[in-house]
Amino acid sequence: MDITEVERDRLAKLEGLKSGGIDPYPPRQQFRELRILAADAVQKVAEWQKELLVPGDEERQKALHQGIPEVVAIMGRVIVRRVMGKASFLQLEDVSGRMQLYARIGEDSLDTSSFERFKDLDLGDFIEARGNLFITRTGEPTLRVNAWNLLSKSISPLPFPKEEKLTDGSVVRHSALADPELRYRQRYADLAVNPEVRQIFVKRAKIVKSLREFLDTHGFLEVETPVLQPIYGGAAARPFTTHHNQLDQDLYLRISFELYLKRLLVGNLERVYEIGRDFRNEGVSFKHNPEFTQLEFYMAYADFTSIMDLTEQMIRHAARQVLPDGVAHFRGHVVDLTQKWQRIPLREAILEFTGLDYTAYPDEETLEDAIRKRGLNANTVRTRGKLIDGLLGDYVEKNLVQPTFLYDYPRDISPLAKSKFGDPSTVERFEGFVGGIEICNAFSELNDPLDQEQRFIEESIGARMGDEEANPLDEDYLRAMRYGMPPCGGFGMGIDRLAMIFTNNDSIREVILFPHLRKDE
RNA sequence: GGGCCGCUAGCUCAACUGGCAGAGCAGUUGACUCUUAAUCAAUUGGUUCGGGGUUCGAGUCCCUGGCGGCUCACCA
Repeated sequence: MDITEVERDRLAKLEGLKSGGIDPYPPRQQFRELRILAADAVQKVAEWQKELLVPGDEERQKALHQGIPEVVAIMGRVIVRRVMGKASFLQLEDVSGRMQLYARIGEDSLDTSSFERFKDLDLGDFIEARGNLFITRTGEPTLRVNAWNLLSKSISPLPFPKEEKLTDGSVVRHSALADPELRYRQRYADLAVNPEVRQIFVKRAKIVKSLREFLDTHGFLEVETPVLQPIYGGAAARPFTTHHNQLDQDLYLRISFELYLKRLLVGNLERVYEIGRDFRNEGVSFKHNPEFTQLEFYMAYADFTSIMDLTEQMIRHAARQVLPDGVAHFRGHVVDLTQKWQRIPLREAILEFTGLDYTAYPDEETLEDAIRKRGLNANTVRTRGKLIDGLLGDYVEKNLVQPTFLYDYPRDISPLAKSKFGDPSTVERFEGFVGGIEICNAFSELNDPLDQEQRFIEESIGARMGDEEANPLDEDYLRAMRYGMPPCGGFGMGIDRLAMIFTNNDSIREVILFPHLRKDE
């Protein structure tokens, strides 16, 4: 591993500390009992300042400058250094926020040797500092340090930005770590120096928590089903393959949870959900990562319309938990997630944005012909359903900014959904769109084992015709269906995409901690 | 996979039609007892992504490889 000059200097400094009897990575903190979070300290100072009535400016100034007598400790990472001759300022960051430290040579602060070591700290070091809180002349809440310890020495320099506060209160960051490749490959450094990146993942965790909370209170049981599957299915996607050595068995990483979760409904678990990772061996893009987080739930005695209602409630719940006012700002749009969702039949949506009514073209050939005649893009893998899906993706999706459900989908791209009564080419299915991207997919689940078998057979014909995404026939799943599955609605949602919308990020990589990148050589 | 753009100091970026590789920040040294992009003075730091070529001379032009970003196709 190459070592930079800075690293060489820091390693030398480390040796110096050790030979001076200081452990640069001590096992314990001395001030643990006194610890308060930076944000709480700031709060404390603000309250104390408010309580301090105004007996006279001079006295008040003196009291402010002296500070709160109570002794507290702050632990965190050094992110700003402003070192002077006999007085110095550092800024410490912990999980809650930031706190300025002030130290000087003097009875109320540090002795000379402790102060010299304080000045010698580097950006990135972790320390604990004990003292009392006060307000500087410039009004900054500050801890006056009267004792401190190194907690962890930083060897490699982190690229901390400089932050400039403008007169209007906004903050300009100079020389921030911005190269996306570096940020993703060294996410730890990205997180360390870019607090707004940490906030994305705090928000993401809140989203997941709120969804879980919603489902738990609605009688759903959280379950875990196999990631390694002998037969994959439940979505139109190519799988990753792997191998079990001892059993000498080829296995697939799951592309969805669907077939296993529905087996559980056969087993009388009426409401189940799973939040976990799916793996799809497809292209990587701003909205696709090879592994992504999915929520699926299945609910007995429900159909796709009840799932629409529930989806609306669930997203509204998440929005209210995570976003102020439940309003998302995404790609310059203002999206109110507390409002009622629009519900439009797929046919009408495509008609509106392309002028083409696909119900007038009952088969693949006539539909493709009609699409080409209008100068629209025709999907390259041609089945009637895929052509329709293509129109949706190319012309409709980006226009669905406010929360919208499209419903009634073609049967041949929905092999696990129940047919619409009296319309064999259509199934009871909907997809949800927010901010111009699809976020969820749901249907009345097909529970007719004979129909299901027929669909699998159609799929396997598709597979033989070269459709690499066609699902293989799952005998065990059919056996489960033959025992009887209650009528139910099922739902799947990409958590990453929801996180994109909630955090106003255009790229899925921004909301995945360690997104997939090409190998680094 | 295709197209376009990019890769220069630890970080953010300059370097004209090919002509001495630079700045700010970080680092180092010194000054400074309330600073906040602290300031002031001095200073270190480079395989210009790798390999090959053209040329008196290449960060710059050509070929080739790597990685990234955007985009198109496929997909959630």
